Amino acid sequence: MITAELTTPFTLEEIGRLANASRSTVSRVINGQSGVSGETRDRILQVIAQTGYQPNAAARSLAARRSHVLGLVIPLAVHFLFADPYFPRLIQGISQACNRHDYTLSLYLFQTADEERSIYPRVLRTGFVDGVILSSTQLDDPLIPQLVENQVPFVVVGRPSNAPKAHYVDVENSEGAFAAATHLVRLGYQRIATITGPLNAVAGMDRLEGYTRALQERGRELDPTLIVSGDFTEAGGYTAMCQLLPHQPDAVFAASDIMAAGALRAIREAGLTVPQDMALVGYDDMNPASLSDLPLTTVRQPIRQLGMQAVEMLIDVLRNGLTPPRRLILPTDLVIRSSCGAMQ
Amino acid sequence: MITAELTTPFTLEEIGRLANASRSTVSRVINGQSGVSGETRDRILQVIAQTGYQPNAAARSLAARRSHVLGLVIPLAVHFLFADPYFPRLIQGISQACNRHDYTLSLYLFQTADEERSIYPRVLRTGFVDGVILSSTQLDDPLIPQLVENQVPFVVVGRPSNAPKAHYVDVENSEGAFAAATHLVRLGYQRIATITGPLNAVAGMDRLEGYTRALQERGRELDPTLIVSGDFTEAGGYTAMCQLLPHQPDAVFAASDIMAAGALRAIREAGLTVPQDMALVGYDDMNPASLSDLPLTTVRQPIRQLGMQAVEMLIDVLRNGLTPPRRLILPTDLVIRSSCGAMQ
DNA sequence: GTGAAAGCGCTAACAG
DNA sequence: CTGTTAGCGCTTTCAC
Repeated sequence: MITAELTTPFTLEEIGRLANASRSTVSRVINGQSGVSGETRDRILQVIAQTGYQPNAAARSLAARRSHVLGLVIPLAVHFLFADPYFPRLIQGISQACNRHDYTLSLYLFQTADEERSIYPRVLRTGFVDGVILSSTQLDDPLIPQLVENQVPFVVVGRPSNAPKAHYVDVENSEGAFAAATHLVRLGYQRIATITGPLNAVAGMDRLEGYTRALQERGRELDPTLIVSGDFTEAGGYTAMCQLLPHQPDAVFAASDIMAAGALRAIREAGLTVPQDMALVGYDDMNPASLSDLPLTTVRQPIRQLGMQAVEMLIDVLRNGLTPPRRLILPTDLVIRSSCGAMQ
Repeated sequence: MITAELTTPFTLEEIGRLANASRSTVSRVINGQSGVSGETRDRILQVIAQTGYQPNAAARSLAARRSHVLGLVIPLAVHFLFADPYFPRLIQGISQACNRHDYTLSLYLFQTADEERSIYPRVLRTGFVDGVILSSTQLDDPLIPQLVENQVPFVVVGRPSNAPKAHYVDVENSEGAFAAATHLVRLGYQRIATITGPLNAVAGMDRLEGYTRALQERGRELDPTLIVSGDFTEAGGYTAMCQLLPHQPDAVFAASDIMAAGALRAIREAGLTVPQDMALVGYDDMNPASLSDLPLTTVRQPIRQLGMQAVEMLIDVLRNGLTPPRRLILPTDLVIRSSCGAMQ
């Protein structure tokens, strides 16, 4: 292995000299362009292999005007959100797809609005990223207009409420909730409650919509006392369930498994048993450890897929232009276990 | 607000022209260097504010030979590891510190050894990152020698077993386990078992060491049948507990809360109750939802702090050079709740 | 205190 | 098919 002086890595020029070719020809080989004779190419590739040469990223970005870096932006990355396994899985999917396509992933977590304001210009205006994946959790995300204004290509994970033309990937939130609630109706439960997600989040709204649609299609009256809003936390699920108990539901659809865990705690404290006294259905199919002794019926979302597809979509946009708007909705699955009482 | 032509952002040169100064002077102002008159500085700052100018990241890196990007490398980022809230918290801490210091974070998750081999040259040799934070989970991590060889400054999260001179941050794994086991001894339990972490991980080894040391210092014989190795998963904790039950322990120290959750499931299936029939202590103080109805005595680790300190340390190395080796061990806390039987 | 000029290492016309 | 050349937008000497 030919080794460069310890402190200075090789440059294109030097590789060229070693391979008896010009800098441009080496560049062509590295970028897989045609128009280089097989012989020359082989010679150059050999030198590259021997030297372990890797082109300088900064110089490359500067000259080519693209960085091969994708940014993942997660606003409001407050602690409790990260207790949920949603983001880890999403990040894994995104990372895997980036690896596959030779993109580097850079991660922007904003915990406060201040942080958001001060960091965002760096994301948008320095040309550091070629494009952005925005995991939007809130309704009317203020970052979307800024991305548009600065002409940064972006894909949203989760349907954005305020940007009809934005590219996005999402799961069938409404359909998943619909399936869950319908399942409870079919099992004969009479007082089916729901603990919703935060209603300032599109996913929260969509899942509530699925629940109400399921009940209405089956001719059930909606009882407002059986609809309590939660916040995707365990504590929120517990509190919500405490509010529901006096109204004597016989089944509960929680819009996330974490909230289902909280609900379960409340149910047990009230001396009731799932599913004998109360059916329970969740949403996410997250870590089974959280409900270690209760096999939870739940709606499974393909979160890693969601992440991978977001990357694929963004790369497509980068290659083929901003129009037309892309959208992709991934299906959800109702996973029936014993907590809904169907297995008895 | 003065606006540049839509497609081309401002350059230093243009800002200079607008502010009646040279490119170099503007550069000095932006980089906070002295030697610019207050008047000129003000004029330039005003133009920058008006234009919303942000320097081009690639050009900057190329000229300055530093990117202001830190890489976070997580090898073996397989699914089950991400079910644990450890990495999300670590990432949050790292991200927060990066935001504070105006560094950009780029994330490298490797799921397979192949991925590792193909992506690593990009991390190391393109000059894309100024330094690397390596979250080493395995004994003798093969990436460490490569980082050394390529002269990439790096900090390891978790004590590296094969690099005595490496900079690292860690928690008092052994001391935490020692405190947990000692607590069980003091409470009078006679047959104290442990479910260890993976013994090819430094943290797993260290926690086992703390357990054995605690028992030995209190004059207890070590019973090999009461030591079963797990893998930091719920399923692993369950299996390990099933192996322990025939040997009738009266207390169990699980080297992670996730494994404690699995152990709890096994204990309950055997018709036993915690803490009446069996004391249980965990490690991590992770998401309480996982053991929703059992307040778990556990060892709390300051994981976010760990991440933040890793960044601080790396920036220190970047600024002040590779020597001397830095190391920082953060304390752990024994959090006593009811699962150990101390509250009765 | 300020400006001119020389790169940083690469890509991408443009010649040949 | 190959090489020459002109930048990409910034930092950093070096003069003044």
